Amino acid sequence: MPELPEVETILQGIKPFVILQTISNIDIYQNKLRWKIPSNLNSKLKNQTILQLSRRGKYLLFTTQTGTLIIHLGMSGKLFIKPKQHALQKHEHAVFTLNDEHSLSYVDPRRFGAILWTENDPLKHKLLKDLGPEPFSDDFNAEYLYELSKRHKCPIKQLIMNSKIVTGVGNIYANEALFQAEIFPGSVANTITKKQFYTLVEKIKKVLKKAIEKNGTTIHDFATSNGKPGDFQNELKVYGRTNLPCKECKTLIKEIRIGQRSTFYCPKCQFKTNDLY
DNA sequence: ATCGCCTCCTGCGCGC
DNA sequence: TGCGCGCAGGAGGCGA
Repeated sequence: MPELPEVETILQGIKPFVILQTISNIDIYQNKLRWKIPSNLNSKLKNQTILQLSRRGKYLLFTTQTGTLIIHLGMSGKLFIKPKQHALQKHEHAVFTLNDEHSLSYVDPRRFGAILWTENDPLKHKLLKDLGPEPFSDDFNAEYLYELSKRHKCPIKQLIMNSKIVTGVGNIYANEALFQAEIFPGSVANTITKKQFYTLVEKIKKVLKKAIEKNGTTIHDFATSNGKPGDFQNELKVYGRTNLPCKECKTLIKEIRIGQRSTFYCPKCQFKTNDLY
């Protein structure tokens, strides 16, 4: 479900409710997620105060005195604040009781997400240590991407969706950024020019920023932590628009598969010069 | 080191 | 209306 803008939207939404709250209890109803929820999570996390809430890529980090709770939402995960004693909903796998008023609830139908605990530096955790730069950081720039692209023969779309290269760019925003940069998604990474990378990096930052402003994209059922849907789906230029006219040139949007993921492009705007297909 | 495919899971929409 | 199929916002892990 969530890409970086959706995760960021959730982070901002729950932050005021979790910061400096002490977790009085953790109820696990299903521990089989992508990885098993650690069986000692309750004993480790109980009575810990959440000092800080941050994000690394699509991983949410809840910092306490003794360690860090790491949450990833996978494809279908949701995290929201609900009134305590609220009835359990379907696929609600974990509930963190915050205080007399609220609890933090983790819902994830497909269970591709993860709830983990570490007592070391979370950034050195196995799953986080090799992540590429944050897309908004100065480390993510055209020169960096251009240098890396020299040793990659994958399609450019797969390059920017690779979290070891840059974190947080998922399928929706990869499609959208490539459209805005007028680059065909199937173009071999090492054939993209430095000039194109300048445009692409700028568009990635731009599209992610705009999506955060709009509280993310709601395609099926993504909801922000207050239950409201995001608003970016109205801005989508190519994603999910197969056979609909391009918003720029009226040419019909095409759909192909790249790396097992649906890929949308305008055959005219994203002019094919160095294409795989 | 990189790539390409598979996998984990449930739900939904489509075509027959 | 029911069924089977393929696809869905992710990404680690494997063998080649």
